[in-house]
Amino acid sequence: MSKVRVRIAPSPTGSLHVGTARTALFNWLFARKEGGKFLLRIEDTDRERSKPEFERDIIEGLQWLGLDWDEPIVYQSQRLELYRQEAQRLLEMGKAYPCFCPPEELERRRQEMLAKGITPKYDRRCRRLSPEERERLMKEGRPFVLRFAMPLEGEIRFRDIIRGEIRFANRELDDFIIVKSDGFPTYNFACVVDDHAMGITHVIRGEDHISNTPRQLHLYAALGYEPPQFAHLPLLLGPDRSKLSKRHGAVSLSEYRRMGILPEAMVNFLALLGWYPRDQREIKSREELIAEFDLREVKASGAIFDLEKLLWMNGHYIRQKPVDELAHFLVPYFAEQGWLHNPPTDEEWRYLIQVTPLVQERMRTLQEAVELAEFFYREPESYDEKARARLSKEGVAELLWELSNRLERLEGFDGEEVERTVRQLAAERGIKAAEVIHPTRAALTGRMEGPSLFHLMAVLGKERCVGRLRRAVAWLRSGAESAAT
RNA sequence: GGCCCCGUCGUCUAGCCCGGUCAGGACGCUGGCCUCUCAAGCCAGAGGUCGCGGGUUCAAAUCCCGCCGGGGCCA
Repeated sequence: MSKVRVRIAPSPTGSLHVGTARTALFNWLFARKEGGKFLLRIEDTDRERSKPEFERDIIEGLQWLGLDWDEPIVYQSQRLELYRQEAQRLLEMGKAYPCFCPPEELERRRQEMLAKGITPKYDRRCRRLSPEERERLMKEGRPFVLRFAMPLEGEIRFRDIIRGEIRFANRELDDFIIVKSDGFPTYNFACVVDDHAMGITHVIRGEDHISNTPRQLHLYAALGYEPPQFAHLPLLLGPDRSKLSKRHGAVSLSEYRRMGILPEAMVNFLALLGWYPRDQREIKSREELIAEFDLREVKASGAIFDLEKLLWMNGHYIRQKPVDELAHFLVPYFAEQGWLHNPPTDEEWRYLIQVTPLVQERMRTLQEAVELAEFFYREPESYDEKARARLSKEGVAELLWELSNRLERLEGFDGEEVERTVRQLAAERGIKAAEVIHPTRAALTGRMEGPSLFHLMAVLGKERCVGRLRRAVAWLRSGAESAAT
């Protein structure tokens, strides 16, 4: 029985793209579903562009999503000898040949073909070199690349798990380079050698690789490898339906992580980009996703990355969180504002655990909690437009002044007691409770919307409430009423 | 330009293989309920010539042909 082995093979030339994360997720889901292995290979053969910080970002991103790999990470930069051997084999079999054409010369010929209106392709002139000429040029020490000797006729076809049969005429494929002049393998070549060496059974990757597949298939055949199965995932698109890229906004997984997207929300959301559960229930745990995922059900058309839906889903998972767990997640965000230490002191933690439930049902990202909770940590520096308008109404200053006095005299300061005080004041004045509640909220938070007033007052405590009310009164009496209207 | 892939509400999609439920669900949007506001939650609603044209058929989103549009890769 052949056990499934899949892999994700990112290049550390940039931070982990959400598209790559989605590809990783589908590979991982498939492996877990089939009881196979999920592997990680770092394609770091591009010396200049590969950076350790990108590698770290990729590894951390995958770990954050919970996409664990089953064997040690494979680094292409450590397998140069293997590529060299396999290239040598192809050379000896006559399935690859050295090409001495200088890059400038190639470019010149390309321009020429372009000018003539023909598809630019390598003219294979070095393929026709006699053994003696090759020998001579080698001896001269002329730099060369290794090219694959593509069959001149026929066609290559393969069965894509998602798209069905795909075929390419060999004459459309040219003698692509497999080893660069510096001795480094090209993407297609290293990829095939590694996938074979790693025993990869299913190559699940982005649709943008479809045109690489016929070349790779020829390589498999030439090297005598058994080819894997292929599944080309639909691309992740921006709002304009072009491939999702930087100009569309955030594309790095780490950016979403920083704005406070939860990993379970990201996993759930990403899983729904190109695949859909049979029962049409979209909220799925990791275990459910594994159990229900089926590669054959993946759609073939591209999917726009809809941030609004991600935010909704994230909000859903946030509301699902136990308060103390969510509070833990908020610590770094609040610490960044200087509101508490990281880790928080006991007192800070007790306060945080009271604040958290009051922002929980309103936040869609962890970052949003900062704005929502600000008034719990800082006295509002100003009142927003609506709050100012509400405060400036007739009699508000006197009303708030009276409320502050009554609150000050309170023994305790829990939600019920505060509520009783507010409602009683309203009753005595013959006005609706809302007539007291709204300006009070404005004075305490600087806004007209937010958590239940009595709850937030209980959390703020007597001192802060009384102080803020009185400062609002002072502000009103100093002539703000006329200034505001 | 060449090759390849794709095309169902604004978006993610179910249905297409095995023609025949008012083309279903979700996000978003609108309204209502709840209510001290916002949010959440619950309920309701609007939104789709199934890319277009033709053919097959009693019947086509679904099968066949052509076209158009979008995208990807190579340049």
